[in-house]
Amino acid sequence: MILPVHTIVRSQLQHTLSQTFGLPESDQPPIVIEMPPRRALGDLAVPVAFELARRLRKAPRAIAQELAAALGSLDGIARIEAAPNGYLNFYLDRRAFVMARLGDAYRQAQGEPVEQTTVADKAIVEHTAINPNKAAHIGHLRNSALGDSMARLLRFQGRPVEVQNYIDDTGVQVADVVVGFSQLEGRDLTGVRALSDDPGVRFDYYCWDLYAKVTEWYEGDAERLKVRAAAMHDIEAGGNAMAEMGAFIADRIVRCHLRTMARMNVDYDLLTWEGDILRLQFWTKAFEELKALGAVFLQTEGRLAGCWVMKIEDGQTAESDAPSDDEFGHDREAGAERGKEAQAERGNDSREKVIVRSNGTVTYVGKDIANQFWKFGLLGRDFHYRVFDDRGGRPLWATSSTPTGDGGNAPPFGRASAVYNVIDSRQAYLQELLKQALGAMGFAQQAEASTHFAYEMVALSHATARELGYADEEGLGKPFVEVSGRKGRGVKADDLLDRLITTATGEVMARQPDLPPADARAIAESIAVAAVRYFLVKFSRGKVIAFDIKEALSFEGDTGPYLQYAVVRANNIFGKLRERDGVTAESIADHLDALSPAALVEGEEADELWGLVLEASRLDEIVDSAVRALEISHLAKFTFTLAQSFNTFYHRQPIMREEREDVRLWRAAAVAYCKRQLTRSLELMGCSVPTRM
RNA sequence: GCGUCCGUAGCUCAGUUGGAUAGAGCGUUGGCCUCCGAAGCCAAAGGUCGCAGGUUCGAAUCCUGCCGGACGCACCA
Repeated sequence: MILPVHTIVRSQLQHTLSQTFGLPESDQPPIVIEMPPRRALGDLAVPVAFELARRLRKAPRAIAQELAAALGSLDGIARIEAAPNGYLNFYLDRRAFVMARLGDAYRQAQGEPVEQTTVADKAIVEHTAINPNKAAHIGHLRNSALGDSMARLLRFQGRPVEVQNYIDDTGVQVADVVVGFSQLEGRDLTGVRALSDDPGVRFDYYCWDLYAKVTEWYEGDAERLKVRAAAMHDIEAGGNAMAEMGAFIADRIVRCHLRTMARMNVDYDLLTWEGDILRLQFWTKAFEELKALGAVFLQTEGRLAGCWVMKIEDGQTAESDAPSDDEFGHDREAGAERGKEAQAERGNDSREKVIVRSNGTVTYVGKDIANQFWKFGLLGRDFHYRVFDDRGGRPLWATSSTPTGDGGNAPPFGRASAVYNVIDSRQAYLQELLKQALGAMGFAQQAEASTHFAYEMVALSHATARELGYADEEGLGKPFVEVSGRKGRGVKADDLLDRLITTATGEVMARQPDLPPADARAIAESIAVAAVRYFLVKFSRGKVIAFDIKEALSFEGDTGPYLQYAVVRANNIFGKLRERDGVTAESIADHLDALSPAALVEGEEADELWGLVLEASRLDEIVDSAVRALEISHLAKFTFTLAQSFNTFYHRQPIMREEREDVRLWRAAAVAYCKRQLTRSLELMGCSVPTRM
């Protein structure tokens, strides 16, 4: 891990700037620490001299030289050099660095905590939230892969995390399937139950098709939409056959989703059911307070007469209000001025969002506001809780409208200090309203801590759409074909996983003919999951993924299996090393104590070896960057690049047949650390490492 | 019309809060398995970073305008 070194360098620089240069910390530019392009230039680089050149009326080079001299000797730093162009370059004490990292690895292997970075504040990550009326598809997987990784990254940083999955069991989509069963198929609850209990039927797949049929049925005659409205009304009211059927379908489909997600190594702490929010009247409570504060008011005229509405503040309020730490910024004033002008222009047509309809029912936004308030512990009410699934002794909790026998054992849910809602970017506008509602209620801090983790949708490439038999008449001009649950157009998550597993099993058996089929299958599952999950997080979140089956089925190049393969190779080295020399990855540090560090510090091979260790150490820095930017792709890219570096090293610097013991052991040490960091990175992306491939 | 996001190699994409010579994967071409596993490695070819201005010692990155594309702006969720 590299961040502790950053901390030392940064604080020493700040100290020196204030002591030697007379610049108080509040007056210093932010100290950026980067990585030089070539190892010969050092291990860490700081371009601060450029920033100071004008202020101090000196050449960057001269400033860098003075800084280098004034810094003196730093813990863990071998030497500091001022580059001719003005960079301040730091060379680490390689031996000390490696020994410390390996010590960490060893302690962690023993199950001891390495760093105590625990922050008390809990973060809630809400993701998945698939309508419980049909099978999960590839688009849903992107949400879950991103959300699950985000939770893992936060935990990596030492933050307590609660993962919630919001279940919209009272929405129009469940109602549609209820209509399908009752109107198109003439089934009652008993009939639906029989269907879902039939082992020959995949219930979520069945509903997938039924949902598409209902959509067609509506299109046949607009009058039929009244049937849907009636079903929705019944479901919200409760205590009738439609509501019972809806509840049954939602329960069964959620269990299907959980099974699918479990295959992907995606897990939750709590299922939040929208029906419970309604029945426990969370909204009523939030509504009272919003009314009292005037944040929501009754519109008496115009087309929205009779509705309770909230004013929409246009523009990017969240961003422009954020305090900038850019002391050297040039455009902040100008930017604020422009923002004001723009807002004045828009002032006239300020819009209103309906929160409570004129018929008295609450919109989705209203329910979501109440839920968001609850997440922060601001509602003054709580759910009851029930155990939804035993999961072999690790209970999965769900909300409940009524007290249950298990309720007393439930952990304290909600009351978080930060909330990440993983929802596709089409809902950015609604998510902005949530922040506004919090702000309007005087909870500025919580508004600031409400994060919309927005990502773009997954579409299908033309080739894949054709392969699946979808006529792409409407997508001809576009670069991709949109998926549509309504039309039943998309790639089901389980189908995709099954195909990947089949392909991977073939690959494994071709390479490992002696492997029992069950083992080959288990390995193939690990490979398949890595392939999908890596594919879904390697793109930055703002980019539409044009999903292509052929590309996703590929196991070569920038793919999950490539990463796994690198670790498998590294593990193989240690398998042989242990057998022949009794050296293990965990005990490698003990073998190094008495050795000369020449193989680590002298010559080109040493530079390459050291470069691998240094690169591997950046995992914590990358995780920070990923969390800050909400970009799991940063971690994906880091892992891939590290795997590439490892593969290069693997080919260039053999270990088993290296005869010089010190060289062999230092190389092994680099591999031990590298494979540990790769394994950790893969874990953060929800991927495991197979024993063989 | 307004707002948000996107535009980088033939294709798909990175580019870490403005920094040292713009990088990967796929595809193409050519090499490497008596040598820790070739799901790998090495090499070659491939670029007006959408366009035009501006700020800066320095811009793919920040600002303005334009062009092209996606999405959003419901008494749907």
